Amino acid sequence: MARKPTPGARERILDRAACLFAERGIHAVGLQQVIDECGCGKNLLYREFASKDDLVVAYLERMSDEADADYAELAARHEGDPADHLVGFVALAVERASSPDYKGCPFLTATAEFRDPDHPVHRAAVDHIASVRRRIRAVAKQAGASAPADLADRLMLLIDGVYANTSMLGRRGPARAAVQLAEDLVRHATREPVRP
Amino acid sequence: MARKPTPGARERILDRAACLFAERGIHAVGLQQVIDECGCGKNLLYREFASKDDLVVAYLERMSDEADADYAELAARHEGDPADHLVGFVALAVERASSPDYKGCPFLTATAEFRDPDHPVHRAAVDHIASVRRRIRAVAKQAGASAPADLADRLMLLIDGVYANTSMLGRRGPARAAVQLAEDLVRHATREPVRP
DNA sequence: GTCTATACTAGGATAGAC
DNA sequence: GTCTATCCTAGTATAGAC
Repeated sequence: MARKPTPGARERILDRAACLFAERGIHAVGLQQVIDECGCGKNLLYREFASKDDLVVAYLERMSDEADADYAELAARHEGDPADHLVGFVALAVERASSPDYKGCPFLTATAEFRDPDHPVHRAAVDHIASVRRRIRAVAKQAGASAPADLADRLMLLIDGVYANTSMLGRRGPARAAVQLAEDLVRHATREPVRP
Repeated sequence: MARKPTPGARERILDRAACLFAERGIHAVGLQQVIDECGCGKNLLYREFASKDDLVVAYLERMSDEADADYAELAARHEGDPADHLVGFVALAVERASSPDYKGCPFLTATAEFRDPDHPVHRAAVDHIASVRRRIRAVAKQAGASAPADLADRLMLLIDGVYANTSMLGRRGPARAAVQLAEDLVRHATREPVRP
């Protein structure tokens, strides 16, 4: 195992690549652009990432890690209040999609760009979304919902609806109705007010 | 007045292109593939469509027309029953997304592939989605919902959530909960207003 | 005249060699 | 880092069949 020449190289490349992929789309970004913008040599990029697919998968894994960190913080903020926690999942989606530089959910756009379900990029995206579903379902159980799996799936549809629709109609579109709907759904399923 | 050379040429090209775009994604399909698969000359394609962008916009317009035909049929089937009509919008989305050859909502994937809001392809997709929103809103008014615009937006989120999530987790995923949720939302909104 | 088919330009892609 | 190889792209122009 050769020691890494510049320890931060991989992260530096990934930083730039992530920005470009998120902003312009994966297929629209060439590796040459990544190389140009991060000022590294082609050699370095190909030593860290065997192929573009590898780089894209690493990008999605980073996005997944960042999202997981958000979810961990959300869980800490709503500890002991699973009903509010559930609404928080939807509020977080709205918040992300309302960012001025929001260009679509990375996992959603990745599956749109890589449609083959067996492609590693497609699978990386699906894996993350499946993990989010499990996460919400666990909280729905904690909340004592009458049908926790159903409640979780309802919220999941809502979240993906926010991401998808905001890309088209903006944050002033249907997404504005999301948090109120989430509150209604959670209250209805847990039979207790979200906010006393 | 010269009669049209081959009246079906444009449609024949569009047929093949639509299949390819829907199946593999727009950026992943080259015009050479379209030409090869429909057995036409390059000349003919460029006579009917000035550029690839033109072809893609025509593809989205066709998808929009087909969707509108579905909506017209839906309206006819639920004439005089706007509440059922509203649920039907969501059921139609689930039905489309459950098709074995579903590869993502054409409008959603188009905005994912063309992120520039000013690009004609992006705009064609947004135009269609905006028209669907207006359509649902009109029916929500007919149904006498207490807050028709809100109800329409809730259903819209649900529909886009179905399209987006089914691309990732399949028809056995959260999308299975969509129709029941739509029924709950419509029933809740068309009753006497519960909120004080 | 209308079509298919092919040659060609100019550029960008991934990838690898040095 | 630069340079090369190979491939694919959009788009144009030309050749020839019917």
